Amino acid sequence: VTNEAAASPVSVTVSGADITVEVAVTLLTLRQGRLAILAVPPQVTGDRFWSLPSNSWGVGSEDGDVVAASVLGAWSAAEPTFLEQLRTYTGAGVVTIAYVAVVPEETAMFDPSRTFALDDVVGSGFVRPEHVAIVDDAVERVRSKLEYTSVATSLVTEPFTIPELRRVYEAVWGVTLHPANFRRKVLATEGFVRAHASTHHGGGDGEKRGPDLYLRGSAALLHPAMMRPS
Amino acid sequence: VTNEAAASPVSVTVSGADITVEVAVTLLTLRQGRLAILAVPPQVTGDRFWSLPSNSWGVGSEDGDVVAASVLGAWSAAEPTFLEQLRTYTGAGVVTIAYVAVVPEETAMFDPSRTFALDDVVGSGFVRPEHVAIVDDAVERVRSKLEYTSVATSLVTEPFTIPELRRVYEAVWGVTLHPANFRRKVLATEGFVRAHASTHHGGGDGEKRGPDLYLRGSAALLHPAMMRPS
DNA sequence: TCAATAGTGTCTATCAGACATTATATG
DNA sequence: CATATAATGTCTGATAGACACTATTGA
Repeated sequence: VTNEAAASPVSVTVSGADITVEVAVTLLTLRQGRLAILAVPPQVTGDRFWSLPSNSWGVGSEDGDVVAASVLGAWSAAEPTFLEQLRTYTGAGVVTIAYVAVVPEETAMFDPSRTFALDDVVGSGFVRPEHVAIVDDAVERVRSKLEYTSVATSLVTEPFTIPELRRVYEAVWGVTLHPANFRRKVLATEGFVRAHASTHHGGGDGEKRGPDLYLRGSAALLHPAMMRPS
Repeated sequence: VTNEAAASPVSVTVSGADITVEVAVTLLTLRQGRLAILAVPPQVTGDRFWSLPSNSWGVGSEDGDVVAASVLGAWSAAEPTFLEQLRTYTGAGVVTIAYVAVVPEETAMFDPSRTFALDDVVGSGFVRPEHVAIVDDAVERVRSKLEYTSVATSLVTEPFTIPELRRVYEAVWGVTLHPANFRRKVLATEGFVRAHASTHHGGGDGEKRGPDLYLRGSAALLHPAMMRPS
């Protein structure tokens, strides 16, 4: 269905110009309750900085989402529970299409030694400067998405408890939330979470008891939204 | 401050591959109270569709925002009151970095004959198919931004009345709003609008009277947000 | 048994939607 | 003068934040 003629822009095509198009992915997760990021060591790139996983736009590349997924697959064994385009960053001769991805807490990633707490790498001269700006935007995107989407459930492993979900919000937003109010709002939001079958409170089985367990709900968007504290 | 070494990605650079990078801009405005868009006629492109104003990423291009602004300048005399990157669309051999721009209602644009009511062009086979998807996303972006930012004031000419501002919301969202409640919320939102000097209600001058006049406020983000009706 | 955390319920301030009333402009 | 629209005020239901209280778990 792709039309060659239709693919040409209004302007004259400057083909073969010295432009590099690359796809970079910010993979966020939780590590010991802290927001963490996957980075590629300097040795791999020959650079003096750690970098975001990335790959250049090859001749056969057609879909940015597919490239992003393959970049992820090359650096992490974990299937992301969330992946979307962030925005595109431009510089002299380089166009970087950035993506954000999220995997649940404590999922085995490709190499734990390449996973760092965000606070330790940001502003530490550790990560490549251009990538720091991308990471900042990626984190802000996820912070914002926690408000009106159910991404938070992409950061916990199923089944999970309400307090576990609350700690996701607290870690990503960097705040503390009132447990009681948080619980009330989550359960009042249609499709956010659903009760796990073997939830307790009357379950007479001999299994170990504990907080109520939940699974991810079917809603992508939250009504009402979970707003950040002022 | 740009570092050539730092600009190379983790991967091998495929330079000179047959990739076209273009910047396309969706310029939205209001025309006779309806959401309208600037399009470039088929004759200019040699295509059989109308297109979004766009330009390819030249050798000297460094900043996408600058390219977007120059694309706009080539097709419209109006200075946009709002311009931001939307997202990047990828296809076989083409990478399109899309932007959204907004100019106030009734501003003289480069050529009114190239400005169309959105409802007339979308899904009419009039505009290039790939660009229809971009326009849809651009409109949704603006619809969403009306909720939590003050973009709406970028769509009216100063000074404006509260009902004029309300009609912006009604046109972009495609709904009707309660005048009384709308007014109360706008005026209760800090920094959204500010009173125009020669507002009436006691102004004893002999000038023609009318609804209260306002100017754009200083706030970019709205607290509280103006939520869309369910 | 004590401390920490999970879960439930209540109170209050705030905000959104609906509606009533008065003022102003235009035919 | 009559109608449409602007502006102001009031009422009610829903929601967020604060807090009190009980239940459960584990040291």
